Amino acid sequence: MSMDRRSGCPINLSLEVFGDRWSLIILRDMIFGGRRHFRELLNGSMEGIASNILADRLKRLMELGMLTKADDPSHKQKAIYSLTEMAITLVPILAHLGAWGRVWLPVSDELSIRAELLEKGGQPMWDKFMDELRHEHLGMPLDTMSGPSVRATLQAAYEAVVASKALAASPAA
Amino acid sequence: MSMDRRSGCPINLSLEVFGDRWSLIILRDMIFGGRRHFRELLNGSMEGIASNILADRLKRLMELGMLTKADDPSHKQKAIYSLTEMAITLVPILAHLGAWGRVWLPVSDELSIRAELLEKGGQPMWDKFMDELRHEHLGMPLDTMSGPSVRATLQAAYEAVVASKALAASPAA
DNA sequence: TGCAACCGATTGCAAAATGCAATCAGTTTT
DNA sequence: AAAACTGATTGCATTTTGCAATCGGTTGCA
Repeated sequence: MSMDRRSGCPINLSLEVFGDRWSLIILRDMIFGGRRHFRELLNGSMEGIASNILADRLKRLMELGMLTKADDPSHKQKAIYSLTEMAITLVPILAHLGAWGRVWLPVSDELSIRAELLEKGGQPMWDKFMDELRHEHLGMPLDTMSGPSVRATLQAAYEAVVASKALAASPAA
Repeated sequence: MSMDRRSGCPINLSLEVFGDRWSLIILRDMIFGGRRHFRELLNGSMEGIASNILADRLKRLMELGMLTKADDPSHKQKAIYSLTEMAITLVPILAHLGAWGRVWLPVSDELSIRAELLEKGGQPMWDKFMDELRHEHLGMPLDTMSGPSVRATLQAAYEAVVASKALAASPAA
């Protein structure tokens, strides 16, 4: 995880930021899962990241300017991690990545519904989502509070799929 | 580089395909550099990939369905690697990735001009490029042959920047 | 016919990254 | 006072990476 400045190519440099197995997973959980604390990221990740790897990647993402860390006023040893503008502008890339994966890879229904909605919503939905993230993480004012947040919308859709699958599995209930 | 099926999340699965330092570099060189042979990829990569890593990644990308390999009729031991549709549809992602890198990372002028043009060209340019790649790699007919190829356009722009930089460095010439 | 250059790899080896479990000191809750 | 939780750190075995040398076969040229 050293890998510094192999070339000035934009794609290569981007790869040097999140060309590993975990960095983008952490950012995904912060962006779509709303996680802000170490333990939330550690226990919340579906893929089961190890605590030493998580600590290393958080440190690295901070050094790269993708995250900042602040004390949680409510708990003397709790740290709150925030996304920077640099990380927030990854939303369109994550949307495209999700859309591509949905087409070509063996995604599960309940986990791909978010990607599907995000793809259908297109740039307007991404803009709204980024605006909400700027509010949450950077303290910027919310331009227009129109309806439920994008994250809540995605989460509701996810839970609806989970519920319908549970129903299909035990129709008697 | 084993990493199988940590979760059915589209972003995670995408990461399992090219969440490493080299896979996307190889695809970049095939897509934008037009490289089709082992040696071209080995010597052409600016980042200096090692031959064992290249062999491993080519094999892996084939297993994943991103590449195919065929004999070169002109040379009994030459292999021609081709992109599959799955790989060709990465073009919009690479375009977004390049655009993001250009904004946030210390890219070099000559290497970011391609990303800039690709960003400005938008979806129409990406569609044209993908059409050309389907022609090159999958033998599909070219819909409309309108002007120079996207790759040639990008390459010309790159060379123009290199030339102007050389001129600026030695104005007397 | 000889021979150098080139073809897609493979091998051996050291260094680095990863994954896992146990543990840490301090804080909060019970 | 005890238990649970906070963000980590440590030690250690395994895996992956990066590098250099090399492989057997093919081709082009003298």
